[in-house]
Amino acid sequence: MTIDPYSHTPVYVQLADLIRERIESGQLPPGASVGSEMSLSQEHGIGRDAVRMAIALLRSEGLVTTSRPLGTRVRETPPRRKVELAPGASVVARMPSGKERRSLQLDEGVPVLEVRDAEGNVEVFAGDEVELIRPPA
Amino acid sequence: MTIDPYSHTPVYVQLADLIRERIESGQLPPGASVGSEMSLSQEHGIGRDAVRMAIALLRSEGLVTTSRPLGTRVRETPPRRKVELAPGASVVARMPSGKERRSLQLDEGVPVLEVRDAEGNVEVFAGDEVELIRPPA
DNA sequence: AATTATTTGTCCGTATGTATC
DNA sequence: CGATACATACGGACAAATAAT
Repeated sequence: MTIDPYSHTPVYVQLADLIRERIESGQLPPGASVGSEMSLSQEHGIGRDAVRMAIALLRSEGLVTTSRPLGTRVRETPPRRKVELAPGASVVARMPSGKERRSLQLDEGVPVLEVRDAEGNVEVFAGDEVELIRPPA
Repeated sequence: MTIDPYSHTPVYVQLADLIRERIESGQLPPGASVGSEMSLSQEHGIGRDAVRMAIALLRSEGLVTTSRPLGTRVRETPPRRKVELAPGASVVARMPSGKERRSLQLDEGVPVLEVRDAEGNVEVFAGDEVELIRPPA
């Protein structure tokens, strides 16, 4: 798999696709490093900007996290706890705002579940920590 | 509201916060342009890098979309249709993979809802198009 | 139908700061 | 302490896509 600078899809999207595939195939397991910006730039013959944008895209999808000076690693996802959805409740999924993300201490790329119960009370859950359940009849 | 380059919060986060506020307040309605990278750079006296990072952040939150040469515009969100959650079903929220996003024609920053019914069949919904419902008892 | 203007995509260089080993 | 690697931020330059004319 190589990157084609003449393709109509942006180079940074191509690199993100490539790395995403390696993560989803298990070739890059949770905790594994995806390589430094420098090495990725050199290995694929692309610029620093493209590498950084690719990494930022993967971060925004919740697939990786980056820290100094370890670099970018495949994100380890927490176990999900089951939450029962009450009768008359409704739920929507969306990305948190910046403030919300910081206050809930969510990683980038983690959606939230907004649950509204029959009385109109709203509760927000981290999307990677819960699994909503409607119990069997 | 101005941007303070000496603040401890990064310039690009400040700009993203500023634009986000204008979007959420309705000052920038859906479809409106948030301005080109160049103009934002000049108006706020910051570099193009910072502008690009702010825009990328807002894109990852599903607030804007960008294209050439129209630039970045406030995303128009479709109306949500109600989908009933069957008894015994469970649902998780996550970000779509790149392929998934393209095949579902989702904008960046739009999560998906993965619904598994009692028989184990899985269905994936665009997170900005549906509202899951558990009917009142 | 062809051209132009606009805007983003991508490259590169430089610099400072910060966190970790 | 020094080496590493990313985060942030500025600057310039050209290529590519497409809306507008």
